[in-house]
Amino acid sequence: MKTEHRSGCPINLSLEVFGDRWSLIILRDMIFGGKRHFRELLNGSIEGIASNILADRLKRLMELGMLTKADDPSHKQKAIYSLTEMAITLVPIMAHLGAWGRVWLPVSEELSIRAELLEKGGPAMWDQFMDELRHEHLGTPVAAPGRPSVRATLQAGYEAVVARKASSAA
Amino acid sequence: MKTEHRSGCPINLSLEVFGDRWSLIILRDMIFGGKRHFRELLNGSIEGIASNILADRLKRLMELGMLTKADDPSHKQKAIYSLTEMAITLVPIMAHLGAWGRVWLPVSEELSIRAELLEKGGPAMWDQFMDELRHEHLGTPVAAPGRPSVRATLQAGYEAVVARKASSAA
DNA sequence: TGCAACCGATTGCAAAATGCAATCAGTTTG
DNA sequence: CAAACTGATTGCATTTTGCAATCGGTTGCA
Repeated sequence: MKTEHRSGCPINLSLEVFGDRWSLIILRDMIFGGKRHFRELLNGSIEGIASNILADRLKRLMELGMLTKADDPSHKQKAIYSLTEMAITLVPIMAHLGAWGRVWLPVSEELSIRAELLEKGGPAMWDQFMDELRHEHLGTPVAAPGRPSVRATLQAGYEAVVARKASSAA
Repeated sequence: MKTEHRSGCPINLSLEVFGDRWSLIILRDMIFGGKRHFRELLNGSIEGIASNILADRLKRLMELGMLTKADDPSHKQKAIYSLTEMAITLVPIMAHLGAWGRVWLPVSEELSIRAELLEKGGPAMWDQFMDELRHEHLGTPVAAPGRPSVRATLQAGYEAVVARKASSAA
């Protein structure tokens, strides 16, 4: 584990963790896309990450304590990557980042609907989402079962936009 | 202006803007340190940015619409860099980033006291800070004059920590 | 008037990171 | 038994970064 830091400033240290073009993309796909396996992340990435970079970043994120890796009982070669609490608490940052990007950058409608819903849901929705992620990745019990999951809500919003755009194009 | 993007996802586009090791550091020094000149950013940076990287990032941030540049009337060669509204609205993201870093990373006490105060101040303090930045960089009138400025409050907190550590070391 | 300090950069160069395609050995499926 | 799939690894060209030296011009001071 590298302990050489440019400074002890929290913003600087945060940048040393995910101040690159891929780390947050991988975490985004795990958090919002529910991706857990190498191939899912590799082939599912709309930005087209290369396999060597993905391998390097997964390793790095594990060393940093953001991810853990476990064997998949269904396949001797398969590895399941899990978010740690450290990574799960990035949800509010992701939400703010998405909200900021939606205002200032040329986002596409179908890829920003999730950010819009997450922004409108506010901290209550973020907390529920983090709770679901803890259940999914850390095995903790769900606090309030029965509600539709945040990921499913976001996904439904995405699919509604895609369907609307497909029908209006036809 | 480059218009080639990896995807229209808001998080991805945000990363394309400041997903590197220096852009947010420069903006941090302008926002929290009040730096406006090249040399201030170059020599004041605790992380030690190189002059060619600083020049490159300032240019890039201007092309992206995060900064503007103006002549300093006091010196024919001097340039004043100003934050745009796009950059000023990063304040909540900076606050969250600082809060996250304080929890999970080996921050130093004197460099994280600002993040702590900003976190405790909450959205009300962030709004006041953004208002002050708009006044400082965009020339808008201050909404509620007379209050101690957020930057001064954060700076006072920093200096109190430094003074306390100096006296306890003696 | 001369000269040092300062202004925002620029240049050259080595090292590191990135991007891409091909490939690996083992596992599972059909 | 072959094809598809598993998490990677390798080689290589390109790009980015980091560092030190330097640039031409401006300013303040003796």
